[in-house]
Amino acid sequence: MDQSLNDTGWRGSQEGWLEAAYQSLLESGVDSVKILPLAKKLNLSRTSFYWFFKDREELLSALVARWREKNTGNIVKQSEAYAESLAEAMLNVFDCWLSTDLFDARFEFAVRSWALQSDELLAEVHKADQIRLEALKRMFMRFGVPETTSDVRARTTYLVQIGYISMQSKEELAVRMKRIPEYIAIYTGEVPQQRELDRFFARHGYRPG
Amino acid sequence: MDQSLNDTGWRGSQEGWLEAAYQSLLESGVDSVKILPLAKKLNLSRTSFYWFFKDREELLSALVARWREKNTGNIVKQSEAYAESLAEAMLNVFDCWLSTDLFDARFEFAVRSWALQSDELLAEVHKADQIRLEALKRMFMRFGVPETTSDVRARTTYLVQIGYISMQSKEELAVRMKRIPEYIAIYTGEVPQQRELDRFFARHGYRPG
DNA sequence: AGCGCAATGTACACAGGTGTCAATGTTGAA
DNA sequence: TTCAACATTGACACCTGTGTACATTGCGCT
Repeated sequence: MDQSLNDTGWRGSQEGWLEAAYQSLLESGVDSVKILPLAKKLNLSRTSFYWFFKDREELLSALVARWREKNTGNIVKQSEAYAESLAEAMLNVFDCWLSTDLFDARFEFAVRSWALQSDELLAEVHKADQIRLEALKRMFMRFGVPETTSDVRARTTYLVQIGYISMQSKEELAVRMKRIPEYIAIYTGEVPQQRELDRFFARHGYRPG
Repeated sequence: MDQSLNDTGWRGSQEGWLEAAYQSLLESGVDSVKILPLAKKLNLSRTSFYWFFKDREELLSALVARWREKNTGNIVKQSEAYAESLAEAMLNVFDCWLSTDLFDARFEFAVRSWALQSDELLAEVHKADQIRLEALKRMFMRFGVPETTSDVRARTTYLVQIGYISMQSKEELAVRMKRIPEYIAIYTGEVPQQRELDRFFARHGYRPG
């Protein structure tokens, strides 16, 4: 295993355990985030965990914090980014769905599944949904779409993505890119300009054809 | 507790354990489906479980079978139902999202979350998604929508619903009903007739206003 | 009444998880 | 070189869950 996080000379670290927990969460859900298995993966004694975290609860909280910071900021940011047309604005939002840096879909799904067994977390997830939906709605309204329509279109945009995440399907970039213009047309009611699409494709290292 | 499933005179039964497992799955995910807690809920000795099921695995398989039978049939059926317009056809599909008899959303979400920790189940879920998406696509094409557009619109329709399920939000029927006409407009590109909406509302015991 | 079997219960062995403790190793700085 | 902070470990006590072997209860039938 690599020791990249290791500038202290020690084998373990708070970050190390957290990263391992994150991996395990994404692969098999919260209930797989257990100290004993993580210790095995890290080649550490189980008990050394307790030097960095009070208990398992604290590790799980750190995981939630990580999710909150990563995913609930960027959608808002992208929906507020500068754009000349609604279609272009929509493409800015689509950046999230295509870049793991902006939005971690697997993480998102794992947290939502986790929320099934924790009312506290469920409340957090609901808050996140609300914030994101409101940001998207504002985006539509900025371009003169009436309120009710903005609301439903924001929902459509967001829910399709959450749905896509929940399908856990792994598709080729090309397959997904081909559908983009149609999606934009459905969500915004306007067809994107070719130069807008080209700019979008280029951002994501995709060459049509 | 009620003994409604009890025509044998005995307290337990295959159905009883399965029902308890189902409840537990919906409320807190697979990992909460454990024999000991279920026994407590049923006021039965833990070990009497093994009279009805070989082991825990068998119980979980029964749960999956239940899901398959309930959810993956009705979407197809509704998307193939008779309709005079695309909007009406779409409303037929919407019946699923509003009637627990046709589509069990909480069950669906619980199974999808479960699929995170089981590749075997994930494959089943993917197959279900494919079947449902194809049925919806055929519906669009039946009304003359071109293939690519049909594909994306089918996805939009389906994914919004899966997304909605994943949000686990509990909204008033009235709130949801208000959005229906807008959704139909987005998905189909055509505005539903008032009489079509009225028929739909009536089916679901909803009176606008 | 009593036999048989469906249904339940008790006792045991075991696996894997948690968290505490006291003991030990490792490192950089005084 | 010694000290203290940082990091790791094994042993212990405990809890929750699984599955098996065997005993026991209670219903239905003759």
